[in-house]
Amino acid sequence: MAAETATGRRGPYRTGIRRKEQIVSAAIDVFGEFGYAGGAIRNIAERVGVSHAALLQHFGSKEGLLMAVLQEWDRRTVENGLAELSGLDYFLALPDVMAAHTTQRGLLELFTTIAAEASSPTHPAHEYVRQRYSTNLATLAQHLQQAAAEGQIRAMGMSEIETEVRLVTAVLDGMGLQWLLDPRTDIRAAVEAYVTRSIAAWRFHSV
Amino acid sequence: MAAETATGRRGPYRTGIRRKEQIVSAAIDVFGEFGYAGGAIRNIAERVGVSHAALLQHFGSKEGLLMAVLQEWDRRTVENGLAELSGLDYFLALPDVMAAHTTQRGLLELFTTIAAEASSPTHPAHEYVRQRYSTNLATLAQHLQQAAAEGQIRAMGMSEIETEVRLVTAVLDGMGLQWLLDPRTDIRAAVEAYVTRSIAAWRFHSV
DNA sequence: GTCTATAGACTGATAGAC
DNA sequence: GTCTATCAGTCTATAGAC
Repeated sequence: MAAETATGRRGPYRTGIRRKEQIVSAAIDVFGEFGYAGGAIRNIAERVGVSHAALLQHFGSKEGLLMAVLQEWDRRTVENGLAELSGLDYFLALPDVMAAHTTQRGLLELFTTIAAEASSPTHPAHEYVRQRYSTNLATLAQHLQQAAAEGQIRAMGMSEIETEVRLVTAVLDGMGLQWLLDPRTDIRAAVEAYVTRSIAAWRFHSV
Repeated sequence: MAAETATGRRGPYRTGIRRKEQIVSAAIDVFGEFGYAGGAIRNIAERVGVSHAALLQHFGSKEGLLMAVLQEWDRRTVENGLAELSGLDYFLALPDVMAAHTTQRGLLELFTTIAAEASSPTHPAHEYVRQRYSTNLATLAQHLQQAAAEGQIRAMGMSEIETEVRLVTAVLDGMGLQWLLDPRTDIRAAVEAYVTRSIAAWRFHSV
């Protein structure tokens, strides 16, 4: 690591950034396992091999670290490949995306734990999670409307679209939790069955 | 309350039981809002108006209180009226049951928060939650098989039944979370749409 | 059955040396 | 940038009085 600092002017920054990434990565695991309230900064720090004071120097406070973790969550969400898809293709990719999550248990634990914990209005991540769900549902609705505009499925009313995107979201969240509780769960098969049946219903008949 | 103790020999017990019920009820709210790790015994105690030492005298430890809360969760689950239903009627009642949950936000918060928190194998309620999901899924599977035996729906293979009951569970859990995050969410409509479509799929065609 | 007092460990955060 | 040392607060749990 000291060698990197010798590679150029930006070397010192690079080690600092690297360290912060390590800390955020460890924080994902700890917050995922114990929740935000139950996760200790000292625990995170010692996993990376630094003192908790050094950690706080980077992020200012525990809540600052949480925000950094949430941003990393956003960043990795963009990386899952869904951004390039639209219309029905978006929904058809969901089983693969969900199956991919099983290779990163820590991140899925973070999703599930923080989302549930933040359902309380007093939680520091409450507004963030609300916003995230709101935009997520809007994105799904947009893809559904696009699929209808392209004639892939029938046209739907606003309230029906909301029901559909909320159900898809519920299935993804709920199946993720069941996989965490029992990793033998075949969430890929379940999500695939759900998506297939939903699209069939969107094509031909109402409800 | 002192009057109750004068009503008979069992008076003293009655006040003790009453107190324990009050504590468990407060614990549901606190564990629901802050999680088990984040919820403080002192907070629970002062809501009931007793010292935290008195609380621990009743339940032995914080974990003992958690177990009492989980038992109460079981007890209230039995009371929701689903126990008397079987076959397809069981699934048809789910929208009403879910709508009823919105009148008891504390309990729904507890479900959601504890289940997510307990997905970590180190959580004291991990085995309990695993067991609960396991028996819950088995019950749903049983009702599905009975519906098939009575000719209400077509026969299904074992893996298809597992997929179906896991999806129903995921929808209930996921919609509950969305309602907690945004109470304007019409979970009744969503669950009803899901159940209706599922039963239609179970009747006529596979997948 | 409930209280006060307290032990003992852990929490997040800060100060100052290097 | 990282450390040690430390603070003030909170946590669960226990001891003993009433």
